Amino acid sequence: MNSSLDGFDIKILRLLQDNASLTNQELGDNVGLSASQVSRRRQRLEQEGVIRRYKASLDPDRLGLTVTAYVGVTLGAHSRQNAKRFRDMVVAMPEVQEAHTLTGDVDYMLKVVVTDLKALSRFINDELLPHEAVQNVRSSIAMETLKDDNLLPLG
Amino acid sequence: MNSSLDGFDIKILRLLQDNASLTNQELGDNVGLSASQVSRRRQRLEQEGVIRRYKASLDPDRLGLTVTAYVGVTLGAHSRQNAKRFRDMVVAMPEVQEAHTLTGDVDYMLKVVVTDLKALSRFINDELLPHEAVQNVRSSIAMETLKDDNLLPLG
DNA sequence: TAAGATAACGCACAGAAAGTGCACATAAGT
DNA sequence: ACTTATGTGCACTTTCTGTGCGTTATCTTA
Repeated sequence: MNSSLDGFDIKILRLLQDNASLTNQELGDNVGLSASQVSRRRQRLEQEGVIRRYKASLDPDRLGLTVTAYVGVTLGAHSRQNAKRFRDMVVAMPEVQEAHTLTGDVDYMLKVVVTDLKALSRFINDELLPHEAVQNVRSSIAMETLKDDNLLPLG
Repeated sequence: MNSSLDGFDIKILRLLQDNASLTNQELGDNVGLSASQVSRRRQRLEQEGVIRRYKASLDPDRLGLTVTAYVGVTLGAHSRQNAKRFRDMVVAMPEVQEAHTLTGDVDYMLKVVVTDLKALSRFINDELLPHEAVQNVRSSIAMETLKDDNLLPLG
């Protein structure tokens, strides 16, 4: 059923998450397989959900998005309703690229991308803090991005 | 030269970063343009660097990568050599998906993905802490991922 | 080990998508 | 109003994808 991945699959995945523009022929040349076989393996990987989707990776700077920040949020009363509503709100916010619940004293970690510091300030003060569930917000601004590729370690 | 983006471009980018499998025809239908025009606009956006690449987005769980953590690193002596070497090391580490320098007391923020807690412990204790530049490491484990799509807010 | 079954493979072909030349339209500048 | 730039759709060529099919390899069981 959910057959585990062999070496070919791993190699194909590694290449594809780095560059999904590669043709099946190019992938095949790299891993030692024919284009048709690569096609079949890709179909299988997509159907099994190993490959979730294909995305275009855009350059934030060229889109005027100059500020990335990590925002830690601590909720006050840990009532279920409030937490649920907070999560729904956060997930729906376009500025939020990533959102996780954490272990430890901080409840949520958000990765936020906005046009400038003013927008970050507005985001925190006008959108986050007014929510009744939020007790405390601590943000850290990313000065320099060293790596942002979000490639998973395979093999 | 670097012509700014019009409404068509924005719409195309928005669709593509969410689903790069859409054909030019489908994109055109969505934004009200012919396939050939979408093709030309995409070429331009790729050449200008607005679109950096296309990537396959994989499911970490199905690859046995169950633990995501945010790791804050504080360096000791702020010597340039050490900082440079630390950065090079971090960028080369496959477990590190994202790496930023921060404002404030913590110098670096890393997003790390590994197979399990044991691997996280090993990563921190055997790879990060032994580096001579590192003074302190504080990690926070992501329990639940609410959002992880890394889509930029456009328009 | 031999025989049959199952899975994986490459090749060839058909359908689909991408990208370019070209003629027309629309907007901008002189 | 005329000229130039840029943008557009259509038609066509090239490239890519995906499937049918016969063959090879691997696994199972007697």
